[in-house]
Amino acid sequence: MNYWLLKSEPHSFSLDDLAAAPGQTTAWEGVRNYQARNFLRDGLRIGDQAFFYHSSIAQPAIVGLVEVTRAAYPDASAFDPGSPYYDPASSPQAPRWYCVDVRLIERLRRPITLAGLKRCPALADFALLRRGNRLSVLAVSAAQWACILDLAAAPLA
DNA sequence: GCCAACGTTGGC
DNA sequence: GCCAACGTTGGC
Repeated sequence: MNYWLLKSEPHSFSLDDLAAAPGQTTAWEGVRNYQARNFLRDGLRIGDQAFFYHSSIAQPAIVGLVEVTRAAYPDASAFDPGSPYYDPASSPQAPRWYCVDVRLIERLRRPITLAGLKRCPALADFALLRRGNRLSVLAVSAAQWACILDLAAAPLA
């Protein structure tokens, strides 16, 4: 099993939205970056787990855990002229963009803030913390995953 | 709102 | 294939 981190701006899709979705499951659609697309298409497999990360807010943070319940399939939002994710260069015959389905595993009792992640020396190499990082789907090593879960379980300092 | 970082586009 | 211009992301 592999581990990932999925970013979302809560203004457009939040953990609450996922919790309210049928089956607490959603298609992770709208990714329009090739590197992130490649992770979605080739990396994420059924059973993989991911952190759900809220970006572009006052306190960016990991807020939940999700599980991949369906591996890559064409992102239909790219075919919909009414969608903000519409891409006329993608077609059902030759899809350019892919999505996966994810299901909520659990909401963290206490979000792990970006500031908290930065305070952890073991996460110095974590891609999320790299300067200028903008990838919305990124890989998390098993060691990083465990370290972050420890942060989530640690008593308040 | 600002700005650094990065990806994409398009002229040449 | 280079590279400047532009758009987007995302923390602050």
